[in-house]
Amino acid sequence: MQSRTPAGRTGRPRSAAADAAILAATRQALVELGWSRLTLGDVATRAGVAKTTLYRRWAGKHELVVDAVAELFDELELPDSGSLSADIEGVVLQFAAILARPEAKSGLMAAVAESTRDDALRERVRTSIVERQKRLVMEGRSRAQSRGELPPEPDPAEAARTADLIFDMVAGAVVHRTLVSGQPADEEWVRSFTRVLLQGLASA
Amino acid sequence: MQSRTPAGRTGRPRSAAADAAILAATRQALVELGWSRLTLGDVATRAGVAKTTLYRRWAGKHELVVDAVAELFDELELPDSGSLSADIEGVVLQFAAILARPEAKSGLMAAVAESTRDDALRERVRTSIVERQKRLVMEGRSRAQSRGELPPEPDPAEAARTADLIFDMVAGAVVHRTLVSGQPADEEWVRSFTRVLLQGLASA
Amino acid sequence: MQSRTPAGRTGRPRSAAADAAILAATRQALVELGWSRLTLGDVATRAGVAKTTLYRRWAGKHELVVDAVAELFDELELPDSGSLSADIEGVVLQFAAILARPEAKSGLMAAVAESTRDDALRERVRTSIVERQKRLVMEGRSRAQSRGELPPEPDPAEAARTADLIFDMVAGAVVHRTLVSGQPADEEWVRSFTRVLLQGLASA
Amino acid sequence: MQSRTPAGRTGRPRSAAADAAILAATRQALVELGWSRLTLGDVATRAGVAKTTLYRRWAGKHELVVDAVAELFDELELPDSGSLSADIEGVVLQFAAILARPEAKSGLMAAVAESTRDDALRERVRTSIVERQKRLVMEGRSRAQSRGELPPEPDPAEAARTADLIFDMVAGAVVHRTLVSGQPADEEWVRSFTRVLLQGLASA
DNA sequence: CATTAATCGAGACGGTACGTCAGGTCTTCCA
DNA sequence: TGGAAGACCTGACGTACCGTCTCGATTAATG
Repeated sequence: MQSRTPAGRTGRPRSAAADAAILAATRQALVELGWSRLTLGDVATRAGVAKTTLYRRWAGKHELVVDAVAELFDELELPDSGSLSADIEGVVLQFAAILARPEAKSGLMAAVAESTRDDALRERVRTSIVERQKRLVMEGRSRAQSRGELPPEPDPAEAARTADLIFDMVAGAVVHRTLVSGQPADEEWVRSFTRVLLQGLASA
Repeated sequence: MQSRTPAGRTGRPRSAAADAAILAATRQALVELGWSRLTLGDVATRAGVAKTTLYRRWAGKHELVVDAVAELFDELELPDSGSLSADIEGVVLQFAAILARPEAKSGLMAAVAESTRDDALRERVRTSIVERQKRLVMEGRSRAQSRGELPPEPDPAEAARTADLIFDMVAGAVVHRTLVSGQPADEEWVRSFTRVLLQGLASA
Repeated sequence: MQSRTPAGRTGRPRSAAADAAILAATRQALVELGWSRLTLGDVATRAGVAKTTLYRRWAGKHELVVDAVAELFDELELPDSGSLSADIEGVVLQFAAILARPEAKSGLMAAVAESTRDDALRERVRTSIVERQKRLVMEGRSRAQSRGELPPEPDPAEAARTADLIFDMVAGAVVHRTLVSGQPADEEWVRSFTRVLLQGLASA
Repeated sequence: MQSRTPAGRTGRPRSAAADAAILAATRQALVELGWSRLTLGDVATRAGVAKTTLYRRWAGKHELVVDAVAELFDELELPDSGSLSADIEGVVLQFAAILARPEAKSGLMAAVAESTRDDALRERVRTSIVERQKRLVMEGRSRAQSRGELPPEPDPAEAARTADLIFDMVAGAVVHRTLVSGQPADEEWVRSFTRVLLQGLASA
């Protein structure tokens, strides 16, 4: 997001409704067209807004799509199911459900692809999506620790590194399963994945 | 790849050298420009080839890039280091090294993004890259089983499912670490990752 | 010509300067390259205009060239030299001078060639060039009639037919002499032509 | 093309047949497509000939079309109708009939257009078509002179100039009427034209 | 309540790349 | 050894989308 009348206070203020309409139109266009066929002119038309209005708020296609997709992940919630493995299975299933939606799939990967060349975009992806959802790992781990399922972390730096690792393993596995292997991350798969994650390969 | 004079035997045959030149030029352009700024006209020029020659062999940018990138992964080899964890660390480091190369990064993710909408492209990604490298998992597991580090698989279907799971976990984690989190998959990270993969989260 | 914001009054209006620049660039390109080597991309570049601007106003090469060439003929004027034969000689010489210019020659014939297959184009040629210059025949005849050099026309329909015939004979002869026979329509030729036209073959 | 020549020994047994087939295919393509949409590849296909064969015999599209069209005019004949005006009317009607055929129209004018920039092509048009048909003027005039309808020419140079003038006037008028004005050169028009040509404008 | 200044929809603009097509040239194999 | 088949390079085509720029017309907040 990047509206809010910048500094000066005079003049007509930006329409708040336009932001929402544009993001919704972007998601709709992602569903119907996918990333590569989505055009900003079309998004503007769908949102009932002029292209100018769109460009006044977002720098380009990638930024807009990241914002439109990021909102989808905010509905993720860590269920309190009483055990670590059930917690993980629950959140992974939610994550998989979001990734299965067409408006998330292609937009997200395209943004990641472009972010390999565009530092500002990578930062935007990180702060809008990755860091924001890392909360789930932190919370799940602290619950598991208070339940005694996981040992406490003595070193905070080490704790952060481990959280990053877990996030990369969880998110990476689901994304790869869904988008690259093209298989559904269904309950059976999620159970197998969680078992390996918690108990290691030897358990498989 | 898709050259080789298809069926008829008449007429001038397709230049074998052109294929190689085009794929090399594609990788070079990926390094210099990244996916989004790469144009087929520019690739053709770099390869010393007419645009029409390029279009005669590949249907579009995505197909071309998948083929150009797929070749990179063929250099992966499973080291025989004597232990499963060392084998995994070795191959993951190799995989990370390839993914760190600019010609692999953005091209691969862009193809994955597009493949969410294009079944033929997803199939191409799967057969050219995913299935082809799954050999590493199969071979590593069978070695570990003969060493007694992993139990034998009684059910072949289950064995295949597990191989898929492992591949998704390994490839997914490295890709996510490298491209989404934007952090290097260095030796330290690979050691931590391998430990969790083999022994589970509780060991972390 | 076909600019002027059509009906709606919103949006940025079309640049009036662009029209003039494009037509001038077209004539310049005709001089330097001739019809067959003239490209719309080159014309756009010369005019300092994007190709899309050009295509927004003209449907294609033929239409553009007809408009560019038509302007040349607007400078034709019927001299009032006191006698019908002198009037004819004067205007035919002017016509020949225009046709001798390289920007008129090849463009005009190419448009005529294409117009044999394209009714809209033929209509454009007729209204932009032929009908517009037929005024010279009408005016010249009426002057000659008031001088008593030609009998008055009793029937208006017959008068129109005769005007058409005269125009075809004059324009056709000059065009054929200049472009097909490849000889200059100089003063001597114009005198001979005018004598035959006025007095018939027997006088030659 | 499938000519006999059993034990192909000498030069080019198919050559003659190929020439005719190519020219016929060219005319057929002109009828169906017109000049601008006619392609040499298509002509070769229609003629059952390889593009190579075609280019071995003609330098390009213009040359080929000139030759294909020139043949059409060879069927022109000067009728011996007993009077100059009837002779003229007869041959002009024949000429108009040829020009009305679609394979003549656009091909001829396109060649003329290009010949304004290409001296070799102009020469080819002149020798293949213009000079070849000028025979009709010479013969018609000499007949009229022997009938006493036209005075004899004392000066041969002047005679040649006059023949050129007449040819330009006749051919030019018919071409202009047919192609530019887009009106048929029918019997009525031909009568009017012939009267003006023979007796001058004042007679109209 | 008038002024002011930034907003809005609309759409033309300069660019750049697209994917296609035709013109001619060349290579290969066959008869 | 000529010819068909067809790949090749070149260069223009007409289109699409990008992101910018004018327009005239709205809107609040300010004065």
